[in-house]
Amino acid sequence: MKYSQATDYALHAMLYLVAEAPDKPVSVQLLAEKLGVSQTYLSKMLTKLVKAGLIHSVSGANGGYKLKRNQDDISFLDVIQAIEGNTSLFECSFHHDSACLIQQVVADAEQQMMHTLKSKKIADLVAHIPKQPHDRLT
Amino acid sequence: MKYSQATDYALHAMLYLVAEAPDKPVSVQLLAEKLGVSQTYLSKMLTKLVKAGLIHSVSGANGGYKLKRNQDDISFLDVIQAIEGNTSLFECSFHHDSACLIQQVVADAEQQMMHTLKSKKIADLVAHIPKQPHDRLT
DNA sequence: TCATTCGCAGACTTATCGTATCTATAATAT
DNA sequence: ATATTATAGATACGATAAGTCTGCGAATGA
Repeated sequence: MKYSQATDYALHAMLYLVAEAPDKPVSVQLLAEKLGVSQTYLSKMLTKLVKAGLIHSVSGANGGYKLKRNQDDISFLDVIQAIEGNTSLFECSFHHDSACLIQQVVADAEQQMMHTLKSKKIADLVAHIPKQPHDRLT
Repeated sequence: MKYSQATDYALHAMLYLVAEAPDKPVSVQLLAEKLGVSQTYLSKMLTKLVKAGLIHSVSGANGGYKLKRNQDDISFLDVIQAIEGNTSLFECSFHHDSACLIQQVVADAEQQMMHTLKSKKIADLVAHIPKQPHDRLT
């Protein structure tokens, strides 16, 4: 049981965008090059991030992806759920007459993790990183 | 991203064993019947629980599975890790010079969930359940 | 207006893993 | 001995992850 590699890509891509926070949109090509992954696959993740409303896309020449304005407060949970979906970690497959006690326990524990991931922002990682060498991020 | 159904089976099987806590071992046949799943598949989960040291198996006629003595304090985490393994929820696939900051955040959040799942015991669910109608558990 | 650059969507392939079954073997009670 | 039971291994199937390829549409710049 593991988060997909796609989530890994998405988180690192977001970190790059937040740390860089450029005026000009960043193309998939550049982003994929920085991360060392394929463009076509990475673009799928980025499209999901767009649909989740985390970033903004610009078509055409000199296009690419930009952060949505005033949104340095994108949380880890936002990115993870954008990629993984927001389904529960555990779902009881049995037919109970009332709610499944086991599921309640696991769901409660998961809720705590989600709370932490929600309070932690991507931008929090940028704070104590010097502005110049962005390569350290990838 | 979800816990496997096998974990679901294992948790419910453990709950049955803890709630019942019989002198005689419980066979896979009975257990599978109670849960409404296949014997052969369920036996794989139980074997994992044995290897994890959570329960005890008795071969031969009238054999089956029993709780290990004085172990009502089996936690949810014990069962989950016995089935899912103890690998981390998230592992960064990039080559950083130092540790991955992203991974640290996610690992920290996961750690909180694990802490909760460790403190919560299967037996906790049995406390406020009447002894007779065990079928309510499945 | 035209070509280039870009994101977007869908079809498609491949690999991996979860789910499940079957069979044979070893252990134990009667 | 024989029946009963757990255990291990091989195998099969399906779903999901991982990744590629292609064509379409939107925007830019010449």
